[in-house]
Amino acid sequence: MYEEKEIEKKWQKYWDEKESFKAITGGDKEKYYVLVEFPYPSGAGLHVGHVRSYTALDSVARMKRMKGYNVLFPMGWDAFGAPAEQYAIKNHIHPKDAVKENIKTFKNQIRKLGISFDWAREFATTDPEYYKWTQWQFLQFYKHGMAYKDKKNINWCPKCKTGLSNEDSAGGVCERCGEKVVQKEKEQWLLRMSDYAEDLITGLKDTEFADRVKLGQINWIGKSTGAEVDFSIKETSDKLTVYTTRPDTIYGVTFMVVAPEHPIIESNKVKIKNIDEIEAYKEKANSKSEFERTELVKEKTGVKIDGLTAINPVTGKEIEIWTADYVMMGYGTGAIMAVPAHDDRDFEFAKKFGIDIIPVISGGEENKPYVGEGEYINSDILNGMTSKEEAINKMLVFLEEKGLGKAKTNYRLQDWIFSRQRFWGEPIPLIHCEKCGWVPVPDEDLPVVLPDVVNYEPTDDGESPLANIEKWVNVACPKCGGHARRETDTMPNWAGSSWYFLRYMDPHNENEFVSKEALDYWGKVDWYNGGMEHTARHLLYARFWNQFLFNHGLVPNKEPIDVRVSHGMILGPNGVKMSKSKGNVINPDEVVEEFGADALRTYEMFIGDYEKDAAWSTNGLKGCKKFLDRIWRIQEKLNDKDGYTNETLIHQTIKKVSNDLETMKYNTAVSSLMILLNELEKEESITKNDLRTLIHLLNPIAPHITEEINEHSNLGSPLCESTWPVYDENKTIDDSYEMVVQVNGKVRGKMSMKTGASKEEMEALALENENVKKFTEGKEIVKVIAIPNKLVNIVVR
RNA sequence: GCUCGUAUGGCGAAAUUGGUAGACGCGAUAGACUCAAAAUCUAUUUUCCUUUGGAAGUUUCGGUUCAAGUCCGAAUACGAGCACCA
Repeated sequence: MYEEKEIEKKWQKYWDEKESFKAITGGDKEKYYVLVEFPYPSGAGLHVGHVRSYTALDSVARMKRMKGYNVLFPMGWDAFGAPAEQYAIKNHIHPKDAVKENIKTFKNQIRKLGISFDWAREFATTDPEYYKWTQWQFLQFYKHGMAYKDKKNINWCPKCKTGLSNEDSAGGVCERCGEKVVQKEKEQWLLRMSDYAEDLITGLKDTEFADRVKLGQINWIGKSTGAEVDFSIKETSDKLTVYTTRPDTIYGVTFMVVAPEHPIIESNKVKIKNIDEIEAYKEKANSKSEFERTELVKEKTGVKIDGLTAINPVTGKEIEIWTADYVMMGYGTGAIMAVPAHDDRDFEFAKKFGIDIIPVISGGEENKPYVGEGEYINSDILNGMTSKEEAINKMLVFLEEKGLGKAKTNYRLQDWIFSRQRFWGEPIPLIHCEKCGWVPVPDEDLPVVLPDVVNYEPTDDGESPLANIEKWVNVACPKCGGHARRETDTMPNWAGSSWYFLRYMDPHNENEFVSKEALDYWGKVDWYNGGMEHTARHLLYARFWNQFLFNHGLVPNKEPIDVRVSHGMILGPNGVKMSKSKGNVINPDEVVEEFGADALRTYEMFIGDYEKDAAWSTNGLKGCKKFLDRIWRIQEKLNDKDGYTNETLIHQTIKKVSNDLETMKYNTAVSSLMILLNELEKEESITKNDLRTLIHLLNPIAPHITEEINEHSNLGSPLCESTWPVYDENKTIDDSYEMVVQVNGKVRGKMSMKTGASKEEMEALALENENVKKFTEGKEIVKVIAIPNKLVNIVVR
């Protein structure tokens, strides 16, 4: 038998020394860019889930190389982020040292799996040589007016004194300390991502993303079409503009609601009689977490604004204005016209506060808002209409003619909050000068490197810990030379991962973020794999970033990625997500140690549908190990004959495996190889060609053992240096087949038939079948349907 | 609430896209080898009818079709994403 640890080490060394997987920019070969999301190198080490996607893409990369493509299959590290920072705070070591350690562990683990990454292109987002260009690109955003600073409500943990992302404050509590998260207004850098909302939708046409991925993107962008309508206010000249998708229900408006932060409150302070009450309400709303404000609180709250009255622009009727936290400042205009008869939330609010409910579309029931279609009533110019679409259009025309409103498209997608008050991120390369305002750090001074310090905790007022490092913060203004201070916010974790796939094309370039030559040669990522959890945000950020670069002539393609797929999770043996606390974590190192990397790889490919979650099964793994052992043993059956023992099956298998690897059907690729092995085992002896083809087809999935068998049995040049087997379509067809005979759709007989027989021949043979006769005797044959090379169905009455 | 998926043996799953349901693997049962065990090999393994053979069967109900796991309509369950988005 074989010793898997030895042969794995041996072939990993061989590939290293021969630089078998090195990608060279340029040349005659067709390029193919395979990318798997780079990991965050956590202290926990590699997960068996990583093994699944890395092996899947590795098998594609390996096959493509053997098919003659110039394959780029790189790997790197997404190493900025909170966990490394927390670790550093606790242990008083520099996060860069913690990251270095973790990368080392991860890399060792991946290398032991035999994934064919081109390690010459490796980098981490935390390398100053890399984040220099992240900063440079941020400055491109800034210089093109795409970055701006603004006050924003952010999730705030009063205990940790830091801003938190939505992910870090899930459930309304701080992920780290469990403290209740509140809203706090803070100055933040933002990128004008909402300007790209429409382009990010239309751009999807130029991609081959999986449907579920495209849908995820579209939902996240959240396009809605409607209208903005101006309501005048009786007591002032201010107008209250609302956004609505249902201008056709305007006759049913019985009150208005503005967000607690709406500027109309501030600007009419003196006219509002209950201003104290309203400000108290705003205070209370702000102290609620986003979570409480949206998910927990079912009960509507609000305060009537005493002293302001709106006028319905179509009816001239006076209506009350309320403020309530169910209206968000961040969406639309921060104000709504409430139509309680036809909107759930407005209905609930009106019920609670005893406001009139006027139905304008018939068909509803008592005590229930009606959202369906029906005949318009109480609606003056719309009365009698029955089509929602037509009514909306008519009202839009009416509003536009009178100058009361206009059609408007809104997007849920907002500008990208690009600041973090954290140490472990790319410093935002801007300097604030008292005289010149914000001044970009000159290109020649990039990167702005993170200083070496001992304390990584945020300051009391929530500024980044960088703000405390006076030596670093105080600089001369690059413009006037006067006193100036560095921006102390850092970039979010998503920054570095928004363009890393470009850097892989030319990772060591010191003069540009990527050379034009490399960009033109490698073009788009042909196949990008990542977790479903990243399909909304990371993918959208990366596409936005790239579209911006494209619009300013910095990259050749508007869309950076062609195919995007995502793998399912590997769950614990008990069918739930692996976690330390549940004690169901499978450590890939231990599996490799006991069964070998090839068995682990083969098993994870065989486990099931690649896009679906799958539970770990050690017995399933053992089955795959057994399969590899049987292949090793079949070497004993080799004879000296030429050709194939079962040529048809060989060609069928080449076809099946080639197609399956191109379409992510890894499980059936493995099973077809198991079928081939089962058949070969039945033979007295097999040829070298038989075995060579079997291991060649298995090589992308189990690269070590197949190379070893190839060498051990002298089957030819190393597989990684050989050309992928080709099949002949004609040779995949058997001479004969088992023809199925049905009577009234039920199988009544099976008979051998020569391939390509005519319908007449099939029918004739079918009617001769003894068992079939039993079911046709004494009955009228109505129809006979013959499907060539398949079956005959006899319809009787 | 909205959007989108998924539902097939004891288990993980296949099914040429409308044409033999359950390939392949796990598990199980029986047997061979062995003093014994492990490993390995052989056979059986959707259910029921003790039978060459037949009946039922892909969550449920209905439909289209010579033919439905696959297409259409409805229901149920589970999963994912978004969510007071006006």
